[in-house]
Amino acid sequence: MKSDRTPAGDAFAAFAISVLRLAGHLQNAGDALAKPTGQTSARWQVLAAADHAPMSVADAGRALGMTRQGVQRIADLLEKDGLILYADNPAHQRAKLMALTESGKAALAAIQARQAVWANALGEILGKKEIAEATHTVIAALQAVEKQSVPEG
Amino acid sequence: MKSDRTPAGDAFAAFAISVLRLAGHLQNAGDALAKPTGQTSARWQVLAAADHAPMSVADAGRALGMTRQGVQRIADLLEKDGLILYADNPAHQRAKLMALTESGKAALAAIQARQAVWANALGEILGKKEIAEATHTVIAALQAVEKQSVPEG
DNA sequence: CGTTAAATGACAATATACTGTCAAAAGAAC
DNA sequence: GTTCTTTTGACAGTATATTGTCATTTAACG
Repeated sequence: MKSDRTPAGDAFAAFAISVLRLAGHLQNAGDALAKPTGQTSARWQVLAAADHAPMSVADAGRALGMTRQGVQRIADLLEKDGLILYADNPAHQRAKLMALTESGKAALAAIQARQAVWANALGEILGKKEIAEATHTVIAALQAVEKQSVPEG
Repeated sequence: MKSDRTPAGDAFAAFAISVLRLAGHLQNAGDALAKPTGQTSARWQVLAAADHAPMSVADAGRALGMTRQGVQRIADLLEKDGLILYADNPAHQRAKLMALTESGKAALAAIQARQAVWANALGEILGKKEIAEATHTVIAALQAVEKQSVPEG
């Protein structure tokens, strides 16, 4: 059976497929950027969140779109490796605040330096203007997909 | 430490983040589209690949960018549910060809019909022209990321 | 042919992620 | 202040994905 998609629907379907494929490659690239420091994309994300501001595990989960449990698992690994520590939270007895250690800051800086080289090269290739326009559409799609509920079964 | 990114590098970094976020939402939407049929995005992908042309598990893995083991696991589930069957392969004794059963074709058609409604609505909202332009950049990024090796550790 | 290399499916082990549940702690309502 | 709801971290169970290994089969080479 053929699907009865409109031209715009066809265009969006092709767009979605290409976005999913690109995301896979970006994920791999992120892991590769983090790997020399012994980290992964997920650990890098948590490090960056904790560096931006000390926050609880649950806070980071919300900020990163991850489950609390997933962030907790990553954070425990980071603590074991001495990259973060759990600082007392004056506003909450149980919800300790994640904070980067010097070692954690160094690891994050090393990853970010490598990411800068990588992003600069790709930005040069693709062109700032085209990237900005595509980003605009991607964000519009993000908001539309969030709003648009899937047709009921 | 601040990263020393160029304006184009900044633009690409923001682009990458938005693409990753959109991909997460698209993945969820795909699961939601497939769920009423008792399927998932991964099972839908394998069904669609087998519908496009009878192929072995390893072929589907390559086509979908999945590991053969992952596809094998999904395919075994699909066979158990009667959506596909393993047909003899005249060119290879062990590598059976996946083929959709009538039940599998019906499930795929149901998912595709729901996907069409969803894609048409989003295509309408975002506009065919903008989607096409963004897709062009996404594909260019795809090729660039594939070529661009990550800076060595 | 005969030998070697590559591909394939099966299987196991591990890593990762998500869901659900629970008790402790904090906040809200009254 | 007391009660009820929400949040948070911990834990278990399950599902999924990846990696590695193995025997069998196919293809490539001479």
